[in-house]
Amino acid sequence: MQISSRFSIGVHILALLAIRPQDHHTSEWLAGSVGTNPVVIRRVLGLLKKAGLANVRAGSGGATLARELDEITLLDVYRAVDVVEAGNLFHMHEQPNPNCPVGANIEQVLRLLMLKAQSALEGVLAAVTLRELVDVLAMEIRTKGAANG
Amino acid sequence: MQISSRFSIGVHILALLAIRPQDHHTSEWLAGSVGTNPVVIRRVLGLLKKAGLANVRAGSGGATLARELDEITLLDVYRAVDVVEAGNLFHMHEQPNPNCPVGANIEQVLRLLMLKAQSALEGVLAAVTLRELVDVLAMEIRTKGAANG
DNA sequence: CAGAGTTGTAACTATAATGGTTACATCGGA
DNA sequence: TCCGATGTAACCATTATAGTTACAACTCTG
Repeated sequence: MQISSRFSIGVHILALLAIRPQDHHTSEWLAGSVGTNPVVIRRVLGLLKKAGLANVRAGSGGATLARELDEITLLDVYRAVDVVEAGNLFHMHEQPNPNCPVGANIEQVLRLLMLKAQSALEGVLAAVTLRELVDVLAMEIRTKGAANG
Repeated sequence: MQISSRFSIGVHILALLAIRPQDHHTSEWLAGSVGTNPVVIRRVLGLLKKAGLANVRAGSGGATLARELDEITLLDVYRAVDVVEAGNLFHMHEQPNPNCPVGANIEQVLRLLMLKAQSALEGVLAAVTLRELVDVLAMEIRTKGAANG
């Protein structure tokens, strides 16, 4: 089991939009950097748009950020790309026997713990803004460099 | 996407073994409380056994805890049931373009963050022992009660 | 206004994981 | 020896993922 790559793709896309705001970012172009198919990009971009994180121009093409860099956290992206149904990272088995003392009571106890674990994960994502990510990326790029793409 | 119910099933099983240590816990019996098929129980129990958390007697049947209640955390169970390949809760897209400055550098930055998020989740699970869980369960049972099963 | 380039989306595919189920060889104890 | 249990293989239906082709609709430009 793994959290879908839509998340990392979404972050990658937004980082591209942030780092070169002037460019004409078509799905074709973005697909080139992400290393996938343009349709996959359009799907993720559609989700980012629906969540109010990106603007996409139909027809002429090209995507831009819809919010300030400071106002996008990785949790926003995580939520946007529909990678986990809200509150349900863990799958609880569904028919514990209500006639068994453990079966009857374990569900609520476990659910609370699962929620706590999930919140801890989301807290880490919420603590990182796109600006911070892009700043780190920009520094990496400055030190190591890389050809254009 | 969801983390497999093998985790909640595993916890449920161990809680049953803990709460009524004297009983003869066959896969049939456990399946009754969990609300699933005996084979599903045997599969999870096999994983718990492999991880050194439970003993299972072949032939005569019956499972018991292999460790003290204090020495089993929910993280142990989580790891045992193979619900997530170690260190890979998030699926990173696989071919970022090395010729693009973002594609070339985003992987390591994102991987670090994913690892942090995952560790936060696991930290919550690691902080709860089976004893604590069973204590809470026992209290629930005492207050609310429930028929046998 | 016509055409080129792009988005949005449907449809199909291959692949994989999950959870349930049947079946059966093997084991252990009475 | 026989009964009941485990360990596993095999199969199935369901679901999600990610890639791909195809195409209608849109927007800018010449």
